[in-house]
Amino acid sequence: MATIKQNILSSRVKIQMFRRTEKLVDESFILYPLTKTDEFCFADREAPARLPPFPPVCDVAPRLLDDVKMELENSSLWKQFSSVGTEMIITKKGRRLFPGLRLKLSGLNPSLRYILLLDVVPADNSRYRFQGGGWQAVSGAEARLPDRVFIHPDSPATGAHWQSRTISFHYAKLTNNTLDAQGHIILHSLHRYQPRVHVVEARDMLRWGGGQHCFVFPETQFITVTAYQNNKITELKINSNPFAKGFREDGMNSKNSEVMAEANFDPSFSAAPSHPHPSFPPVDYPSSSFSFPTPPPSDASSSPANSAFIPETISPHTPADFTCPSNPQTSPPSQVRQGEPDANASNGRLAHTSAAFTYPNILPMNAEPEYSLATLPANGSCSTFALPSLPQQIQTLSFPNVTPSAALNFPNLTHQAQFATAPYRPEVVLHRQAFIPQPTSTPAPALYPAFPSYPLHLHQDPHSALSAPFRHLYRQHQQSHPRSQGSYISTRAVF
DNA sequence: TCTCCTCACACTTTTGAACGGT
DNA sequence: AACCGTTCAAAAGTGTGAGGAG
Repeated sequence: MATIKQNILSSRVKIQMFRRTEKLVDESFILYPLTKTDEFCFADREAPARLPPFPPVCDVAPRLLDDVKMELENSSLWKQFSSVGTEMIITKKGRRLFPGLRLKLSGLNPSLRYILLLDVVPADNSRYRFQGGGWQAVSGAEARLPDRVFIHPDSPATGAHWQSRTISFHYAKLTNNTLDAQGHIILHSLHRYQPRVHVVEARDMLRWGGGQHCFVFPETQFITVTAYQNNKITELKINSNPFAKGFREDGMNSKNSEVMAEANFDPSFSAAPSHPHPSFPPVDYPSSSFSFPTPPPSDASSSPANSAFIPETISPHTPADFTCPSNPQTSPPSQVRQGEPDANASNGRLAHTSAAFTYPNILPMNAEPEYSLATLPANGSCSTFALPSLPQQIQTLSFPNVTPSAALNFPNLTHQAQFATAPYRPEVVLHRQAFIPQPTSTPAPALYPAFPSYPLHLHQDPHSALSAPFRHLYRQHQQSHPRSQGSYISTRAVF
Protein backbone atom coordinates (compact mmCIF):
# COMPACT_ATOMS: atom_id res chain seq x y z
CA MET A 1 0.00 0.00 0.00
CA ALA A 2 2.90 2.30 0.65
CA THR A 3 3.89 1.99 -2.94
CA ILE A 4 0.40 2.65 -4.04
CA LYS A 5 0.15 5.77 -1.95
CA GLN A 6 3.44 6.93 -3.27
CA ASN A 7 2.18 6.49 -6.78
CA ILE A 8 -0.94 8.38 -5.95
CA LEU A 9 1.02 11.30 -4.65
CA SER A 10 3.29 11.19 -7.62
CA SER A 11 0.34 11.14 -9.90
CA ARG A 12 -1.19 14.13 -8.28
CA VAL A 13 1.97 16.07 -8.77
CA LYS A 14 1.91 15.13 -12.41
CA ILE A 15 -1.63 16.29 -12.73
CA GLN A 16 -0.77 19.57 -11.16
CA MET A 17 2.11 19.94 -13.54
CA PHE A 18 -0.25 19.50 -16.42
CA ARG A 19 -2.60 22.09 -15.15
CA ARG A 20 -0.04 24.75 -15.09
CA THR A 21 -2.28 27.32 -16.60
CA GLU A 22 -5.14 26.88 -14.28
CA LYS A 23 -3.30 25.20 -11.47
CA LEU A 24 -5.25 22.37 -10.07
CA VAL A 25 -8.60 23.61 -11.03
CA ASP A 26 -10.53 21.33 -8.85
CA GLU A 27 -8.46 20.31 -5.93
CA SER A 28 -11.03 17.82 -4.94
CA PHE A 29 -9.88 15.67 -7.77
CA ILE A 30 -7.67 13.33 -5.90
CA LEU A 31 -7.67 9.63 -6.33
CA TYR A 32 -7.80 7.77 -3.10
CA PRO A 33 -6.83 4.19 -2.48
CA LEU A 34 -9.40 1.68 -1.55
CA THR A 35 -9.27 -1.26 0.64
CA LYS A 36 -12.31 -3.31 -0.17
CA THR A 37 -11.29 -6.18 -2.33
CA ASP A 38 -9.13 -4.41 -4.73
CA GLU A 39 -6.18 -2.48 -3.54
CA PHE A 40 -5.95 -0.76 -6.88
CA CYS A 41 -9.39 0.66 -6.74
CA PHE A 42 -9.94 4.25 -5.88
CA ALA A 43 -12.94 5.65 -4.25
CA ASP A 44 -14.24 8.12 -1.81
CA ARG A 45 -13.04 6.47 1.30
CA GLU A 46 -10.38 8.95 2.24
CA ALA A 47 -11.84 11.97 0.64
CA PRO A 48 -11.45 15.07 2.76
CA ALA A 49 -14.49 15.95 4.74
CA ARG A 50 -14.57 19.47 3.35
CA LEU A 51 -15.16 18.09 -0.08
CA PRO A 52 -18.40 16.60 -1.17
CA PRO A 53 -17.95 12.94 -1.84
CA PHE A 54 -18.60 11.61 -5.23
CA PRO A 55 -22.25 11.23 -5.92
CA PRO A 56 -23.86 8.14 -4.55
CA VAL A 57 -24.12 5.19 -6.76
CA CYS A 58 -27.67 5.89 -7.66
CA ASP A 59 -26.66 9.23 -9.01
CA VAL A 60 -24.23 7.85 -11.44
CA ALA A 61 -26.62 5.50 -13.07
CA PRO A 62 -26.68 6.23 -16.76
CA ARG A 63 -29.03 8.92 -17.77
CA LEU A 64 -29.28 11.45 -20.44
CA LEU A 65 -27.70 14.81 -20.27
CA ASP A 66 -30.41 16.34 -22.32
CA ASP A 67 -30.19 19.69 -20.61
CA VAL A 68 -26.60 20.15 -21.49
CA LYS A 69 -25.95 22.88 -24.02
CA MET A 70 -22.75 23.73 -25.77
CA GLU A 71 -21.85 26.81 -27.74
CA LEU A 72 -18.95 27.42 -30.03
CA GLU A 73 -17.63 30.79 -28.95
CA ASN A 74 -15.48 31.48 -31.96
CA SER A 75 -18.08 30.27 -34.35
CA SER A 76 -17.75 33.32 -36.56
CA LEU A 77 -14.09 32.68 -37.10
CA TRP A 78 -14.76 29.05 -37.89
CA LYS A 79 -17.42 30.06 -40.35
CA GLN A 80 -15.06 32.49 -41.95
CA PHE A 81 -12.61 29.68 -42.53
CA SER A 82 -15.29 27.27 -43.55
CA SER A 83 -16.63 29.65 -46.14
CA VAL A 84 -13.29 29.34 -47.87
CA GLY A 85 -12.73 25.69 -47.10
CA THR A 86 -10.99 25.05 -43.82
CA GLU A 87 -7.68 23.29 -44.09
CA MET A 88 -5.78 21.87 -41.16
CA ILE A 89 -2.10 21.14 -41.36
CA ILE A 90 -1.14 17.76 -40.04
CA THR A 91 2.47 16.89 -39.38
CA LYS A 92 4.46 13.99 -38.11
CA LYS A 93 5.06 15.65 -34.76
CA GLY A 94 1.50 16.88 -34.46
CA ARG A 95 -0.11 20.19 -35.24
CA ARG A 96 -2.65 22.11 -33.28
CA LEU A 97 -6.05 22.94 -34.61
CA PHE A 98 -6.49 26.48 -35.76
CA PRO A 99 -8.94 27.96 -35.21
CA GLY A 100 -9.21 26.24 -31.91
CA LEU A 101 -12.35 24.94 -30.36
CA ARG A 102 -13.56 27.48 -27.84
CA LEU A 103 -16.66 26.24 -26.13
CA LYS A 104 -19.14 27.28 -23.51
CA LEU A 105 -21.08 24.70 -21.60
CA SER A 106 -24.31 25.09 -19.73
CA GLY A 107 -26.91 22.88 -18.23
CA LEU A 108 -24.48 20.77 -16.24
CA ASN A 109 -25.07 19.84 -12.66
CA PRO A 110 -22.60 22.13 -10.86
CA SER A 111 -21.72 19.53 -8.26
CA LEU A 112 -21.18 16.56 -10.52
CA ARG A 113 -17.99 15.83 -12.32
CA TYR A 114 -17.65 15.55 -16.03
CA ILE A 115 -15.01 14.56 -18.52
CA LEU A 116 -14.74 16.42 -21.79
CA LEU A 117 -13.46 14.62 -24.82
CA LEU A 118 -12.58 15.63 -28.33
CA ASP A 119 -12.45 13.25 -31.21
CA VAL A 120 -12.33 13.70 -34.95
CA VAL A 121 -14.27 11.49 -37.30
CA PRO A 122 -14.33 11.31 -41.09
CA ALA A 123 -16.89 13.62 -42.57
CA ASP A 124 -17.35 11.49 -45.63
CA ASN A 125 -15.87 8.63 -47.51
CA SER A 126 -13.71 10.53 -49.97
CA ARG A 127 -10.19 11.58 -50.57
CA TYR A 128 -9.84 15.11 -51.87
CA ARG A 129 -7.56 17.01 -54.16
CA PHE A 130 -7.24 20.72 -54.58
CA GLN A 131 -7.58 21.48 -58.26
CA GLY A 132 -9.15 24.20 -60.28
CA GLY A 133 -9.28 26.41 -57.27
CA GLY A 134 -11.40 24.03 -55.28
CA TRP A 135 -11.54 20.76 -53.46
CA GLN A 136 -12.66 17.82 -55.49
CA ALA A 137 -13.36 14.34 -54.24
CA VAL A 138 -11.10 12.19 -56.33
CA SER A 139 -11.30 8.77 -54.79
CA GLY A 140 -12.48 6.77 -51.89
CA ALA A 141 -11.16 7.37 -48.44
CA GLU A 142 -8.24 5.45 -47.15
CA ALA A 143 -8.79 2.84 -44.51
CA ARG A 144 -9.88 4.39 -41.32
CA LEU A 145 -7.22 4.94 -38.71
CA PRO A 146 -7.49 4.06 -35.05
CA ASP A 147 -9.80 6.38 -33.26
CA ARG A 148 -8.21 8.53 -30.69
CA VAL A 149 -9.71 10.93 -28.29
CA PHE A 150 -8.23 13.93 -26.61
CA ILE A 151 -9.29 14.23 -23.03
CA HIS A 152 -9.50 17.80 -21.84
CA PRO A 153 -6.73 18.32 -19.29
CA ASP A 154 -9.17 19.68 -16.74
CA SER A 155 -11.06 16.42 -16.73
CA PRO A 156 -12.67 15.43 -14.59
CA ALA A 157 -13.99 18.69 -13.25
CA THR A 158 -17.27 19.77 -11.80
CA GLY A 159 -20.07 21.16 -13.84
CA ALA A 160 -19.50 24.45 -12.07
CA HIS A 161 -15.95 24.47 -13.32
CA TRP A 162 -16.81 23.75 -16.92
CA GLN A 163 -19.57 26.32 -16.94
CA SER A 164 -17.50 29.06 -15.37
CA ARG A 165 -15.07 29.51 -18.22
CA THR A 166 -14.39 29.10 -21.86
CA ILE A 167 -13.31 25.58 -22.64
CA SER A 168 -10.48 25.25 -25.09
CA PHE A 169 -9.02 22.19 -26.73
CA HIS A 170 -5.95 24.00 -27.96
CA TYR A 171 -3.64 21.33 -26.59
CA ALA A 172 -5.03 18.76 -28.97
CA LYS A 173 -2.83 17.96 -31.92
CA LEU A 174 -3.37 16.30 -35.24
CA THR A 175 -0.85 14.03 -36.89
CA ASN A 176 -0.51 11.96 -40.02
CA ASN A 177 1.92 9.63 -38.34
CA THR A 178 0.11 6.33 -38.07
CA LEU A 179 2.76 5.14 -35.64
CA ASP A 180 2.38 8.16 -33.44
CA ALA A 181 3.30 7.46 -29.86
CA GLN A 182 2.45 10.86 -28.46
CA GLY A 183 -1.25 10.25 -28.35
CA HIS A 184 -2.11 12.77 -31.02
CA ILE A 185 -5.19 12.33 -33.10
CA ILE A 186 -4.19 10.42 -36.21
CA LEU A 187 -5.75 11.50 -39.48
CA HIS A 188 -5.25 10.93 -43.17
CA SER A 189 -4.11 13.82 -45.26
CA LEU A 190 -6.51 15.16 -47.88
CA HIS A 191 -9.52 13.80 -46.10
CA ARG A 192 -12.43 15.66 -44.65
CA TYR A 193 -13.08 15.45 -40.94
CA GLN A 194 -15.54 16.55 -38.34
CA PRO A 195 -14.48 17.25 -34.75
CA ARG A 196 -16.84 16.16 -32.01
CA VAL A 197 -16.94 17.06 -28.37
CA HIS A 198 -18.24 14.63 -25.80
CA VAL A 199 -19.41 15.44 -22.32
CA VAL A 200 -19.29 12.41 -20.10
CA GLU A 201 -20.41 12.33 -16.53
CA ALA A 202 -17.71 10.80 -14.43
CA ARG A 203 -16.91 10.29 -10.80
CA ASP A 204 -13.23 10.46 -11.57
CA MET A 205 -10.90 9.60 -14.36
CA LEU A 206 -11.56 5.95 -13.90
CA ARG A 207 -15.23 5.98 -13.12
CA TRP A 208 -17.26 7.15 -16.00
CA GLY A 209 -20.93 6.94 -16.03
CA GLY A 210 -24.17 8.65 -15.54
CA GLY A 211 -24.68 9.98 -19.00
CA GLN A 212 -23.00 11.58 -21.90
CA HIS A 213 -23.62 13.89 -24.75
CA CYS A 214 -21.94 14.43 -28.07
CA PHE A 215 -21.79 17.83 -29.73
CA VAL A 216 -20.98 18.55 -33.33
CA PHE A 217 -20.44 21.93 -34.91
CA PRO A 218 -20.69 21.59 -38.67
CA GLU A 219 -18.66 24.71 -39.30
CA THR A 220 -15.66 23.02 -37.73
CA GLN A 221 -15.32 20.52 -40.52
CA PHE A 222 -11.97 20.66 -42.23
CA ILE A 223 -9.76 19.00 -44.79
CA THR A 224 -6.39 17.79 -43.63
CA VAL A 225 -3.32 18.82 -45.58
CA THR A 226 0.41 18.66 -45.16
CA ALA A 227 0.79 22.02 -46.85
CA TYR A 228 -1.85 24.62 -47.43
CA GLN A 229 -3.46 24.40 -50.82
CA ASN A 230 -5.73 27.40 -50.80
CA ASN A 231 -4.01 30.77 -50.55
CA LYS A 232 -7.08 32.24 -48.92
CA ILE A 233 -6.74 29.81 -46.06
CA THR A 234 -3.06 30.64 -45.72
CA GLU A 235 -3.92 34.30 -45.59
CA LEU A 236 -6.61 33.76 -43.00
CA LYS A 237 -4.33 31.67 -40.83
CA ILE A 238 -1.50 34.15 -41.00
CA ASN A 239 -3.77 37.02 -40.15
CA SER A 240 -5.58 35.33 -37.31
CA ASN A 241 -2.96 33.13 -35.70
CA PRO A 242 -0.61 35.02 -33.39
CA PHE A 243 2.18 32.54 -34.01
CA ALA A 244 2.14 33.43 -37.66
CA LYS A 245 2.56 37.13 -37.11
CA GLY A 246 5.95 36.97 -38.67
CA PHE A 247 4.36 36.36 -42.03
CA ARG A 248 2.09 39.36 -41.93
CA GLU A 249 3.12 41.98 -44.40
CA ASP A 250 2.54 45.06 -42.31
CA GLY A 251 3.02 43.74 -38.84
CA MET A 252 0.71 44.13 -35.92
CA ASN A 253 -0.22 47.69 -36.65
CA SER A 254 -1.62 47.06 -40.04
CA LYS A 255 -5.25 47.59 -40.62
CA ASN A 256 -5.69 44.00 -41.57
CA SER A 257 -3.96 42.79 -38.46
CA GLU A 258 -6.20 44.82 -36.23
CA VAL A 259 -9.23 43.32 -37.82
CA MET A 260 -7.89 39.83 -37.55
CA ALA A 261 -6.69 40.34 -34.02
CA GLU A 262 -10.24 41.13 -33.20
CA ALA A 263 -11.32 38.03 -34.96
CA ASN A 264 -8.89 36.07 -32.95
CA PHE A 265 -9.90 37.22 -29.55
CA ASP A 266 -13.40 38.49 -29.91
CA PRO A 267 -15.97 35.81 -30.57
CA SER A 268 -18.32 38.41 -31.85
CA PHE A 269 -16.04 39.25 -34.69
CA SER A 270 -17.86 38.89 -37.92
CA ALA A 271 -15.92 40.11 -40.87
CA ALA A 272 -17.37 39.79 -44.30
CA PRO A 273 -16.56 36.24 -45.29
CA SER A 274 -14.85 35.39 -48.45
CA HIS A 275 -16.84 33.95 -51.22
CA PRO A 276 -17.72 30.43 -50.44
CA HIS A 277 -15.26 28.06 -51.81
CA PRO A 278 -16.66 26.75 -55.05
CA SER A 279 -15.84 23.18 -54.35
CA PHE A 280 -15.80 22.83 -50.62
CA PRO A 281 -18.75 20.76 -49.62
CA PRO A 282 -21.48 23.12 -48.56
CA VAL A 283 -22.26 23.31 -44.91
CA ASP A 284 -25.43 24.86 -43.76
CA TYR A 285 -25.16 26.58 -40.46
CA PRO A 286 -28.28 26.97 -38.51
CA SER A 287 -26.10 29.06 -36.27
CA SER A 288 -25.38 26.10 -34.20
CA SER A 289 -24.11 22.68 -33.62
CA PHE A 290 -26.23 19.74 -32.96
CA SER A 291 -25.74 17.29 -30.24
CA PHE A 292 -26.86 13.82 -29.79
CA PRO A 293 -26.57 11.42 -26.96
CA THR A 294 -24.92 8.30 -28.17
CA PRO A 295 -27.47 6.04 -29.71
CA PRO A 296 -26.64 2.40 -30.14
CA PRO A 297 -23.87 1.38 -32.44
CA SER A 298 -24.79 1.42 -36.02
CA ASP A 299 -23.37 -1.81 -37.15
CA ALA A 300 -22.59 -4.58 -34.81
CA SER A 301 -20.90 -6.64 -37.43
CA SER A 302 -18.46 -4.10 -38.71
CA SER A 303 -17.57 -2.49 -35.47
CA PRO A 304 -17.02 -3.70 -31.97
CA ALA A 305 -19.32 -1.01 -30.85
CA ASN A 306 -21.59 -3.48 -29.27
CA SER A 307 -18.91 -4.42 -26.90
CA ALA A 308 -17.44 -2.60 -24.03
CA PHE A 309 -13.75 -2.15 -23.98
CA ILE A 310 -12.01 -1.43 -20.80
CA PRO A 311 -9.43 1.28 -20.68
CA GLU A 312 -6.32 0.71 -18.79
CA THR A 313 -5.63 4.25 -17.98
CA ILE A 314 -7.30 7.52 -18.40
CA SER A 315 -5.26 10.50 -17.58
CA PRO A 316 -5.71 14.18 -17.93
CA HIS A 317 -4.35 15.57 -21.09
CA THR A 318 -4.18 12.14 -22.49
CA PRO A 319 -5.65 11.41 -25.81
CA ALA A 320 -7.17 8.01 -25.84
CA ASP A 321 -8.79 5.97 -28.47
CA PHE A 322 -12.41 6.49 -28.11
CA THR A 323 -15.46 6.05 -30.21
CA CYS A 324 -18.84 7.35 -29.41
CA PRO A 325 -21.94 5.64 -30.60
CA SER A 326 -23.27 8.86 -31.79
CA ASN A 327 -25.43 8.97 -34.74
CA PRO A 328 -27.75 11.80 -35.43
CA GLN A 329 -29.44 9.79 -38.04
CA THR A 330 -30.61 7.26 -35.57
CA SER A 331 -32.27 9.80 -33.40
CA PRO A 332 -35.97 10.23 -33.54
CA PRO A 333 -37.07 12.66 -36.19
CA SER A 334 -39.39 14.36 -33.81
CA GLN A 335 -36.42 15.45 -31.78
CA VAL A 336 -34.52 16.88 -34.64
CA ARG A 337 -34.94 20.48 -35.45
CA GLN A 338 -33.28 20.86 -38.72
CA GLY A 339 -32.03 24.33 -39.32
CA GLU A 340 -33.61 25.52 -36.17
CA PRO A 341 -31.42 26.55 -33.29
CA ASP A 342 -32.28 25.31 -29.90
CA ALA A 343 -33.85 28.24 -28.19
CA ASN A 344 -32.50 27.30 -24.84
CA ALA A 345 -29.07 26.79 -26.19
CA SER A 346 -28.81 30.08 -27.88
CA ASN A 347 -28.97 32.20 -24.79
CA GLY A 348 -29.37 35.14 -27.06
CA ARG A 349 -25.84 34.81 -28.24
CA LEU A 350 -26.36 33.27 -31.58
CA ALA A 351 -24.74 36.19 -33.24
CA HIS A 352 -21.51 35.26 -31.56
CA THR A 353 -21.60 31.62 -30.89
CA SER A 354 -22.88 28.38 -32.10
CA ALA A 355 -25.68 27.01 -30.09
CA ALA A 356 -26.57 23.41 -29.85
CA PHE A 357 -29.22 21.19 -31.17
CA THR A 358 -30.11 18.41 -28.89
CA TYR A 359 -31.12 14.92 -29.53
CA PRO A 360 -32.65 13.80 -26.29
CA ASN A 361 -31.65 10.37 -25.34
CA ILE A 362 -34.49 8.01 -25.45
CA LEU A 363 -32.48 4.89 -25.11
CA PRO A 364 -33.09 2.57 -22.24
CA MET A 365 -30.71 2.71 -19.40
CA ASN A 366 -28.00 0.26 -18.97
CA ALA A 367 -29.04 -2.45 -16.67
CA GLU A 368 -25.86 -2.32 -14.68
CA PRO A 369 -26.42 -0.52 -11.43
CA GLU A 370 -23.07 1.13 -11.38
CA TYR A 371 -20.38 1.56 -13.89
CA SER A 372 -17.16 0.57 -12.48
CA LEU A 373 -14.12 2.48 -13.33
CA ALA A 374 -13.17 2.68 -16.90
CA THR A 375 -16.43 1.63 -18.33
CA LEU A 376 -18.26 4.22 -20.26
CA PRO A 377 -21.94 3.62 -20.19
CA ALA A 378 -23.01 5.19 -23.37
CA ASN A 379 -26.55 5.48 -22.27
CA GLY A 380 -27.18 1.85 -22.55
CA SER A 381 -25.04 1.32 -25.52
CA CYS A 382 -21.53 0.24 -25.20
CA SER A 383 -18.15 1.58 -24.70
CA THR A 384 -15.03 0.14 -26.02
CA PHE A 385 -11.62 0.29 -24.57
CA ALA A 386 -8.52 -1.21 -25.93
CA LEU A 387 -5.57 -2.85 -24.36
CA PRO A 388 -3.31 -3.32 -27.31
CA SER A 389 -0.36 -3.96 -25.13
CA LEU A 390 -1.82 -7.11 -23.79
CA PRO A 391 -1.60 -10.47 -25.47
CA GLN A 392 -4.67 -11.52 -27.27
CA GLN A 393 -5.37 -14.37 -24.95
CA ILE A 394 -5.29 -12.07 -22.00
CA GLN A 395 -7.68 -9.76 -23.64
CA THR A 396 -10.25 -12.40 -24.10
CA LEU A 397 -12.06 -12.06 -20.86
CA SER A 398 -15.30 -13.39 -19.73
CA PHE A 399 -17.96 -11.27 -18.14
CA PRO A 400 -20.79 -13.52 -17.23
CA ASN A 401 -22.99 -10.79 -15.94
CA VAL A 402 -23.38 -9.00 -19.16
CA THR A 403 -25.59 -9.97 -21.99
CA PRO A 404 -23.96 -10.58 -25.30
CA SER A 405 -25.44 -8.29 -27.79
CA ALA A 406 -27.23 -9.60 -30.76
CA ALA A 407 -26.31 -8.20 -34.08
CA LEU A 408 -28.02 -4.92 -34.47
CA ASN A 409 -29.66 -3.86 -37.62
CA PHE A 410 -30.36 -0.26 -38.39
CA PRO A 411 -31.60 -0.37 -41.93
CA ASN A 412 -32.08 3.34 -42.19
CA LEU A 413 -28.54 4.29 -41.47
CA THR A 414 -27.41 5.55 -44.79
CA HIS A 415 -23.89 6.00 -43.65
CA GLN A 416 -23.56 2.33 -43.05
CA ALA A 417 -23.82 1.60 -46.69
CA GLN A 418 -21.64 4.53 -47.42
CA PHE A 419 -18.92 3.20 -45.25
CA ALA A 420 -19.18 -0.34 -46.27
CA THR A 421 -16.42 0.49 -48.68
CA ALA A 422 -14.30 2.06 -46.01
CA PRO A 423 -13.03 -0.78 -43.95
CA TYR A 424 -12.85 0.16 -40.34
CA ARG A 425 -11.27 -2.12 -37.90
CA PRO A 426 -10.60 -0.86 -34.45
CA GLU A 427 -7.37 -1.71 -32.83
CA VAL A 428 -7.09 -4.83 -30.80
CA VAL A 429 -9.22 -4.41 -27.80
CA LEU A 430 -10.01 -5.89 -24.52
CA HIS A 431 -13.41 -7.10 -25.25
CA ARG A 432 -16.21 -6.87 -22.84
CA GLN A 433 -19.65 -7.67 -23.98
CA ALA A 434 -22.19 -5.29 -22.69
CA PHE A 435 -25.88 -4.93 -22.61
CA ILE A 436 -27.08 -3.38 -25.82
CA PRO A 437 -30.61 -2.14 -25.96
CA GLN A 438 -32.57 -2.49 -29.09
CA PRO A 439 -33.15 0.81 -30.77
CA THR A 440 -36.51 2.25 -30.18
CA SER A 441 -36.31 5.19 -32.45
CA THR A 442 -36.53 5.79 -36.12
CA PRO A 443 -33.76 7.59 -37.85
CA ALA A 444 -33.79 11.30 -38.04
CA PRO A 445 -33.28 13.10 -41.28
CA ALA A 446 -29.79 14.29 -41.93
CA LEU A 447 -29.10 17.78 -40.74
CA TYR A 448 -25.87 18.38 -42.52
CA PRO A 449 -23.83 16.82 -45.20
CA ALA A 450 -23.69 13.35 -43.94
CA PHE A 451 -20.72 12.37 -41.95
CA PRO A 452 -20.61 8.96 -40.52
CA SER A 453 -21.29 8.37 -36.94
CA TYR A 454 -18.97 6.03 -35.27
CA PRO A 455 -19.41 4.41 -31.98
CA LEU A 456 -17.37 6.11 -29.37
CA HIS A 457 -14.90 3.70 -28.02
CA LEU A 458 -12.08 4.17 -25.70
CA HIS A 459 -8.93 2.67 -26.86
CA GLN A 460 -6.23 3.37 -24.41
CA ASP A 461 -2.80 2.21 -25.23
CA PRO A 462 -0.62 2.96 -22.28
CA HIS A 463 2.45 2.93 -24.41
CA SER A 464 1.24 5.09 -27.20
CA ALA A 465 -1.81 7.03 -26.28
CA LEU A 466 -0.89 7.73 -22.72
CA SER A 467 0.77 11.02 -22.30
CA ALA A 468 4.39 10.80 -21.41
CA PRO A 469 4.22 11.94 -17.80
CA PHE A 470 1.84 9.13 -16.98
CA ARG A 471 3.52 6.29 -18.72
CA HIS A 472 5.79 5.50 -15.86
CA LEU A 473 2.76 4.92 -13.72
CA TYR A 474 1.60 2.23 -16.01
CA ARG A 475 4.98 0.63 -16.26
CA GLN A 476 5.44 0.78 -12.57
CA HIS A 477 2.19 -0.92 -12.06
CA GLN A 478 2.98 -3.58 -14.58
CA GLN A 479 6.24 -4.29 -12.94
CA SER A 480 4.78 -4.41 -9.52
CA HIS A 481 2.00 -6.75 -10.50
CA PRO A 482 3.18 -8.71 -13.46
CA ARG A 483 0.74 -11.49 -12.87
CA SER A 484 -2.25 -9.29 -12.74
CA GLN A 485 -2.32 -8.32 -16.36
CA GLY A 486 -5.06 -10.65 -17.22
CA SER A 487 -7.52 -9.28 -14.80
CA TYR A 488 -9.85 -6.47 -15.42
CA ILE A 489 -8.88 -4.65 -12.30
CA SER A 490 -5.19 -4.93 -12.57
CA THR A 491 -5.02 -3.34 -15.97
CA ARG A 492 -6.07 -0.03 -14.60
CA ALA A 493 -3.68 2.76 -14.15
CA VAL A 494 -2.00 3.29 -10.88
CA PHE A 495 -2.37 6.81 -9.75
C1' DT B 1 6.13 16.18 -64.85
C1' DC B 2 3.12 16.12 -61.18
C1' DT B 3 1.48 15.44 -56.52
C1' DC B 4 2.35 15.05 -51.97
C1' DC B 5 5.31 14.98 -48.04
C1' DT B 6 9.34 16.24 -45.01
C1' DC B 7 12.53 19.22 -43.13
C1' DA B 8 15.23 23.37 -41.85
C1' DC B 9 14.46 27.94 -41.16
C1' DA B 10 13.01 32.57 -39.36
C1' DC B 11 9.77 34.55 -36.61
C1' DT B 12 6.44 34.57 -33.02
C1' DT B 13 4.16 33.49 -28.50
C1' DT B 14 4.20 30.83 -24.39
C1' DT B 15 6.22 28.92 -20.48
C1' DG B 16 8.72 28.54 -16.37
C1' DA B 17 12.87 29.24 -13.74
C1' DA B 18 15.47 32.68 -11.38
C1' DC B 19 15.63 36.49 -9.29
C1' DG B 20 14.53 40.58 -6.04
C1' DG B 21 11.25 43.11 -3.27
C1' DT B 22 7.58 43.21 0.12
C1' DA C 1 8.83 31.65 4.83
C1' DA C 2 5.44 32.99 1.65
C1' DC C 3 3.81 35.70 -1.87
C1' DC C 4 4.12 38.72 -5.84
C1' DG C 5 6.02 40.88 -9.94
C1' DT C 6 9.67 41.20 -13.37
C1' DT C 7 13.11 39.46 -16.45
C1' DC C 8 14.90 36.36 -19.64
C1' DA C 9 16.15 32.11 -21.84
C1' DA C 10 14.20 27.97 -23.57
C1' DA C 11 10.46 25.64 -25.55
C1' DA C 12 6.85 25.44 -28.55
C1' DG C 13 3.82 26.97 -32.38
C1' DT C 14 3.61 29.25 -37.03
C1' DG C 15 3.99 29.32 -42.45
C1' DT C 16 7.67 29.24 -46.08
C1' DG C 17 10.30 27.20 -49.49
C1' DA C 18 13.54 23.90 -51.06
C1' DG C 19 14.06 19.34 -51.95
C1' DG C 20 12.88 14.40 -52.10
C1' DA C 21 9.91 10.29 -52.95
C1' DG C 22 6.79 7.96 -55.75
